[in-house]
Amino acid sequence: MAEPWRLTTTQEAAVPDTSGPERGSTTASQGGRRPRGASMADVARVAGVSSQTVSRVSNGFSGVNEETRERVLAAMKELDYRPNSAARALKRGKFHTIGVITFTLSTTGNVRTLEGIATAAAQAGYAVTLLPVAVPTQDEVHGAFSRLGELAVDAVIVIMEVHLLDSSRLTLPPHVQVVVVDSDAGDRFTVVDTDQAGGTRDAVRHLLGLGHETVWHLAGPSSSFAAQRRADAWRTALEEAGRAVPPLMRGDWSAESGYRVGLELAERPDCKAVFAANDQMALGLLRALHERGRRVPEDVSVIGFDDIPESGSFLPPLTTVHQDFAEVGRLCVESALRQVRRGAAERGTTLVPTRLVVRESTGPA
Amino acid sequence: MAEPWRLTTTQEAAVPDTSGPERGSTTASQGGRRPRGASMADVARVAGVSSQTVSRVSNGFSGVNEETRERVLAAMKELDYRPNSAARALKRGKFHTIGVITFTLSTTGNVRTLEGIATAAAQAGYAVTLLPVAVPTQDEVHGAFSRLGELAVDAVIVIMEVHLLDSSRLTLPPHVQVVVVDSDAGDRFTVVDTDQAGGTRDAVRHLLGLGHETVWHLAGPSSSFAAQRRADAWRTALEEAGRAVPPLMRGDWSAESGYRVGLELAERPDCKAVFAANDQMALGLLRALHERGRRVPEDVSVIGFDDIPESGSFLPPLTTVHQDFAEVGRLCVESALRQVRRGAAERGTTLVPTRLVVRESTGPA
DNA sequence: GGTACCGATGTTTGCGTAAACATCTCGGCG
DNA sequence: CGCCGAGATGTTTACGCAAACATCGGTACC
Repeated sequence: MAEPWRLTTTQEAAVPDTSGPERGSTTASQGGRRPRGASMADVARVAGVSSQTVSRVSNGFSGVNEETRERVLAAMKELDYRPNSAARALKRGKFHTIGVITFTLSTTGNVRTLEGIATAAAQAGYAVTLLPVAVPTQDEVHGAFSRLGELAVDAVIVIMEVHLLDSSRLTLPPHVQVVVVDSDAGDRFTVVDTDQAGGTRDAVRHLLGLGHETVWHLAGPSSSFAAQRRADAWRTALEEAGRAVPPLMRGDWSAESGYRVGLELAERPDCKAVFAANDQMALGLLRALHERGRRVPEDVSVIGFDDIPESGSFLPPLTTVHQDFAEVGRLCVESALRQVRRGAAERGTTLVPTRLVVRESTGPA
Repeated sequence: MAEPWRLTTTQEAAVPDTSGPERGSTTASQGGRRPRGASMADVARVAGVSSQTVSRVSNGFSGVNEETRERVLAAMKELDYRPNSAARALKRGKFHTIGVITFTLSTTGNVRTLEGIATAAAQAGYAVTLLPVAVPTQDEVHGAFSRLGELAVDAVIVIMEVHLLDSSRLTLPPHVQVVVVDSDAGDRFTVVDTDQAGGTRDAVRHLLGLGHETVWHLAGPSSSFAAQRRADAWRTALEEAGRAVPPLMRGDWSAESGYRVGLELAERPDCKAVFAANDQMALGLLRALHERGRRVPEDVSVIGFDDIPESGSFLPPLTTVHQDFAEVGRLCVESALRQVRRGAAERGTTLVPTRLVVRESTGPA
């Protein structure tokens, strides 16, 4: 670390303050005027051109003499000019920002999707604004949507089951485009989601292929569309294979709930294979089975969903269904931006495939 | 769910569509003008008042006749008026938005801090904009800071070690306030952080109190300030207690790295107590110890840091140091907004205390 | 030699809002 | 009875930027 600290603010660093009282011209009116940064007009004055030329340079317009351009660039640098995004947005009618609405950042899926969205948006030169909804009540959600119109966003990506909005009459602000994750509203909006059904089918078939009679399911909360889809697909896969469908067990995504349900499952000698709807619940399940002396995978096979980074370090390492959250995020942004560009909404559902990751928590019957 | 789906866009829902095919004027997509939402002037016209009066109502100003106010409110509702945040920001010189810069959302700490920030910001009526930096290179970080000036933020919260910025000369845009997490730059910025040293001391003392001779440390990457602080505090605590300081083992925060290091530690019969710098690495460590037949806590005691939700479901449930991320986020926002209000930067460090959570992974020597 | 054209630049205008200032209407009071 | 003040409302202006349009000197071409 040779260099000393250099992070400085403009006021301290930039302008040599050549003029004395002349700055007063800018300081026009009365009292302490908010000292904003340099504007295009300031740059234009310094460079000896019109502000329009500054604009052209700022936006990389062709048709500016090379010499002039350099004079402008120099002036910009000297004044540490930064385009005012509010003025830009006002003029252009676009904010270059995408909003994301979600209940919580405590589930892996939401966070990883958000990360994917943020990355994709950044690459497209868009910013991402977070619109958290504290409690998943309709009032809260409704509030978030109402505020939407005042927010500086061109599009919104909703990471949650939209049926929570059902009974409120919402009017979306004009020209805010919508993309939804974790929902079945493909006939009304653009929906991007993981192929829940496909992943579930792979999981169930994997277990059946190992010779298990049937597969139990540790489901997520009924409020989650993803949980519902996985449960449905589990049932379907079993029925298609002509197997008995054990009673559905429900958790709430948390490891703790997986543990509680796991204690029950451990008591059932006929429970030899379990498909947990996410890795956290699988973790709790593993603990319960361990405590009750049921070995995994010798006595019971366990498979999860998500493939969180830690799942390879569970005891034993967890077989699970990998979700490509980055891809989901990327597709969300792509679709949102396409809608913004066209100024028209789209509908339809895009599914991102999953991949089965076989580790050590599943074995032959 | 009695009601059918009602989420509609304004265009579809609001206006009774008096005109016939003439609506085509609005539908003129690329060729026509951008059909923005209703403006204050539109509301004013409908309500039969001046736009200034609309502004007064919109901002909850007193001094508007009750009757007039209601006429205006009715007009707003009829036109589905939403204040234009760009125009507001331009006029007021404030965006009512806080930016958050961070490398990744794949570590618990960053995510939970972000969540705390988002929640606190929402309560204060501020939006949160995410400014992800793909790779933690100085160029990338520098780029993020440069773009900052063009972004619509009043303040920035940086969740990362600022020494990564050292050798680049950064000029922050004027009037963008800064708060830093995970750094020691308290003499230059406002810093909010977990009391790493205190938490570490508690962890080490807990193990020593159980009768262990000394405590090994599975540290995080040297690029992390938090990891550095925890390692330093670990060493100090041991020295203060007059114990031998075992060689430092380094991971990269991941469970996988904890597993790798764990395999080494398992070979050392003198390793009876380990302080892992986060819960994920502790998880990998537990797996390695289990594989090598070393029982926890009978043969080896393990303690983590963070208290992620899953840690209570590890095998065995993990003793760990709880961090109050929500509080860190809250304090960040509070400080950032105070700086924005005053229009002046502050400096100094605020530490948020930790809490030792004793579960089953630690036991007497 | 005139004119059509082109590239480089300047001027005007308006995006939607809200501060500052102007006006207008009362009721009370000397 | 006219003036004052206070509350209610209207008018002007500027925030910073960028389309749209205007200008201006030169160049190619008939």
